[in-house]
Amino acid sequence: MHVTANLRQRRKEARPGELVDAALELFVEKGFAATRTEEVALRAGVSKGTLYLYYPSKEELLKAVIRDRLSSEIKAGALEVEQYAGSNGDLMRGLLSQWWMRVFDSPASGVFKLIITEVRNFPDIAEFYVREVIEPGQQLVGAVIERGIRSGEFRKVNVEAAVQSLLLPMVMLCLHKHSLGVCVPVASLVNPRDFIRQHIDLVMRGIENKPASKLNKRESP
Amino acid sequence: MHVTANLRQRRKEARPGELVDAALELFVEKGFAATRTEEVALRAGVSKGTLYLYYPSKEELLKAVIRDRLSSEIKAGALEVEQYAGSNGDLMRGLLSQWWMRVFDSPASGVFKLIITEVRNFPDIAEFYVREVIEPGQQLVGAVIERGIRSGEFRKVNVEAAVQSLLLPMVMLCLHKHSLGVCVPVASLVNPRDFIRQHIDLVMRGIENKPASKLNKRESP
DNA sequence: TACATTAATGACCAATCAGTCAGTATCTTT
DNA sequence: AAAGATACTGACTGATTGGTCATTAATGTA
Repeated sequence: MHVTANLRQRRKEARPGELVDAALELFVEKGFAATRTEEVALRAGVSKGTLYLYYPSKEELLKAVIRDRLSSEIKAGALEVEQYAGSNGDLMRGLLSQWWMRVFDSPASGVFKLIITEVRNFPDIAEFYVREVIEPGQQLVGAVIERGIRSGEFRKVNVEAAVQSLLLPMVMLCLHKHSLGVCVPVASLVNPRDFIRQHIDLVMRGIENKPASKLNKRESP
Repeated sequence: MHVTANLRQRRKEARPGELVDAALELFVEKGFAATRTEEVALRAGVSKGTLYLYYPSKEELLKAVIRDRLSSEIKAGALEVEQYAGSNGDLMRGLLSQWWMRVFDSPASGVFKLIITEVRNFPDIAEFYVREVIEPGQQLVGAVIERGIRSGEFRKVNVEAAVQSLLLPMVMLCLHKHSLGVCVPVASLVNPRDFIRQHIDLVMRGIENKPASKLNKRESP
């Protein structure tokens, strides 16, 4: 008669991952302070007590979320870019947009919002985030631009500024996805996939050192 | 003996503004949920009871903050841009950067963070924000680009995408100012003032339709 | 089957906080 | 100066929630 299918399972290995997944979702959705620990536990399919078996406090859970769900994506992207052989312009246009869309589509995209909303309340997250995410990301894109400048493919632009110009709108897109994006239907914002391609193309045109003869080569047959 | 200088003043007119100022500061600093109403009242120099005399709930206070502290800035900027007479490229480079720095330096810059962090919890803020801030802002910049395209000064770019490419990094700068920016000393980020100029210049180079003869006119004497 | 180990539970506690309201101080009017 | 009106106060309350721990049940072992 009972359909109580195997409640109270013991799955020591799976719990931390499931708790962090649930916490990421809820923290991004409602904010850290407005999320109750019991809610996190419930969504992870355990009781509140179990959460505290794996993480000593709500704050430590937050830090675990940020640590676990971003480094992997960053490192994977870094590897791809390093191994690419081709023109620096194509590298940016193709690989960067592709890699970013993967981040955008993954739950990791929520971590950006989490950082914006919570660093001020937990400042020791900042150091980790800068070292693990900002620095590598800027380093990576900056290196490609510098290579392009040395080869004469790019103009002598301010590298740091150009990196920001390229990346900030993408980060902003991730933030939008988890805030206004869920409230406003289409929100007078173009399709992220299209926008990213067009944005990179636009900025790259500002960076590239096109001789007059090659201008408009994409438009004319 | 008592130095109790005039406690318990009656200033019916000044209170709402002071409460909204204090609330903006604290909501941006700690987040809406993590801010106690008594703290807001204290920073505004009144008691908690007084706060509830002017705003029926914490949520209504939040909405008042967002309504009051942004529309004014947007409208002022819109007016300035409309009255400008000159090349569209110069308009963007000069006026846009100048106007944005004013927003960046004002407390209104915090509203962007507030939106990102709180729209999902209070969805009816979204409609207001889109109508009052996003739409006018995009309209404004988009109109300038379209004017430039018609006059032949600009390439036939995708207008919506170009607008995003121009504005998103600036919004991102405001977010940064109120989150990571207060934790990390210089944060491997260039001076906002310089960056905004360089960013606009970079993107405008991607938009503008420079004939070969005029390329690099800025660099060569 | 009996026993040991430990993952998981949920009732419970102490602390926090949004919102209230009876009372107080200030201003205005006469 | 007295009375009326009202801006302001802060102690209080009911509800919420982070964190604890004694108890329970699943698993392994002999």
